[in-house]
Amino acid sequence: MSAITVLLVDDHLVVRSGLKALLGTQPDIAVVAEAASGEEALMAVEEHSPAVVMMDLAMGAGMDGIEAIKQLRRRNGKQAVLVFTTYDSDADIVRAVDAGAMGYLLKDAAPEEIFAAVRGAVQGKSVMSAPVASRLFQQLRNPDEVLTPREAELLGLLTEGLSNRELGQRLFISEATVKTHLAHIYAKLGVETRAAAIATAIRREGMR
Amino acid sequence: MSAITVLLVDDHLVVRSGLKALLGTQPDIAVVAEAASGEEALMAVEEHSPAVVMMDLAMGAGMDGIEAIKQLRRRNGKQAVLVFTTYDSDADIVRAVDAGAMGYLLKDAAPEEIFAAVRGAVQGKSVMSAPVASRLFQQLRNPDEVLTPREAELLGLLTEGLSNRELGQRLFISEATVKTHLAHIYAKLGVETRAAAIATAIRREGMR
DNA sequence: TGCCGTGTCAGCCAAAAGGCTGAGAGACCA
DNA sequence: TGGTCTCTCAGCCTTTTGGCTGACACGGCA
Repeated sequence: MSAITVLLVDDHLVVRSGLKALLGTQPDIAVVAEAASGEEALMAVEEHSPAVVMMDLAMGAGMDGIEAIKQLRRRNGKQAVLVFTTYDSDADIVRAVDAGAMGYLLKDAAPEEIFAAVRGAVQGKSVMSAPVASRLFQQLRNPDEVLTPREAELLGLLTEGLSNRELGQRLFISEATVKTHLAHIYAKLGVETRAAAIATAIRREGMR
Repeated sequence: MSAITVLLVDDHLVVRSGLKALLGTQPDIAVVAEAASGEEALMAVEEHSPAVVMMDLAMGAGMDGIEAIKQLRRRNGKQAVLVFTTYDSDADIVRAVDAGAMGYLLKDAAPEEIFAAVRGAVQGKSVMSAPVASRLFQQLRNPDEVLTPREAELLGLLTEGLSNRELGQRLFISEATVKTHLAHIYAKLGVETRAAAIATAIRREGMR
């Protein structure tokens, strides 16, 4: 049986290099191409038709990973896309799965985990790192923690550093209402102060 | 002449692996040890006495890179420490240099740049990636806006959503001192509230 | 029809944050 | 030696934020 062909997509050379070295130890896995951006990735897929694409989400300039995955799906590619990234933000996970990713690995994953993910991907199995799975699970169990549209809107403005008064003016509501929304947001995010809410929103929810 | 001995410190196995593969192509550079945390790094230095330590700043759990560098300096180690990280945040750069780092490389640096940095480090030369240098240059022109190491440290904790009291406890200083630092930070960042400072820090300063 | 989620608002109180002034200790440097 | 920078701390006052309770309107849905 021939080896599983893999395309690596990451804007950091060291990461590609490391992944290549790791995967190279497995006889049934062969890295056939590398790309440093979403655009390059699309071209590389055309040229090499890899069975698996390992894709970082944050790519310095140009097309990001999510967009690249969408483009691949749009072209009816048969590649299984594995997200391989540093952060497990809720927003990123949802967006990646939505775009058509087969799995979601974190960069601190153990080698065995990575190998298993590649092998699983070609068989149509979804594999994800434990922290990622736990986040998804968490969301399924606690739909109460989902922000309403209005709350999300307010949280977005919050991350710009506005005061309650400014938030009220911007949204044409009273300061009292702003406070009510904030209290709900804090509860859902599991924080107690606006500072923590902002930190959580920008980091975990991917609002930047 | 014997090869330059290097210790790699990064919590991501792929990054260590990639760096090792890259450096392995150079006959005059030898990776003699690896560590996945600040604590491990200190032990590895004891054991292997490398000439150069390549250190990531953000290490999942435990001691972070800055603290590890400080500890190394405190022990009178002769290792040249090169920071090798993803982000070029002003605060991190200031703190790393202050802690005693010899150079500051970004993970998307070209291989030649990395090799040159390692070779330069053992000769006492400072090497840094272009974006990093440009930031420092920018700061030299506006010295009034440069955060002091202590301020940068405080700002880092601020972005985690801590209250003034918690900041004081964490840094072993009074709440009054925390407020003084914050006032200075706000002035330097050009903001008026803690919320705006966090937003600015995470977005502009790349702190996450 | 009545319940529920969402969005709106008020008042009251305690806690936290921010603005201001002043000041001492230690390091560094001209 | 004197000036400057950094870090430390205090007190006082105002503003902002957060916690709590209660309330009303609207739309969807059982």
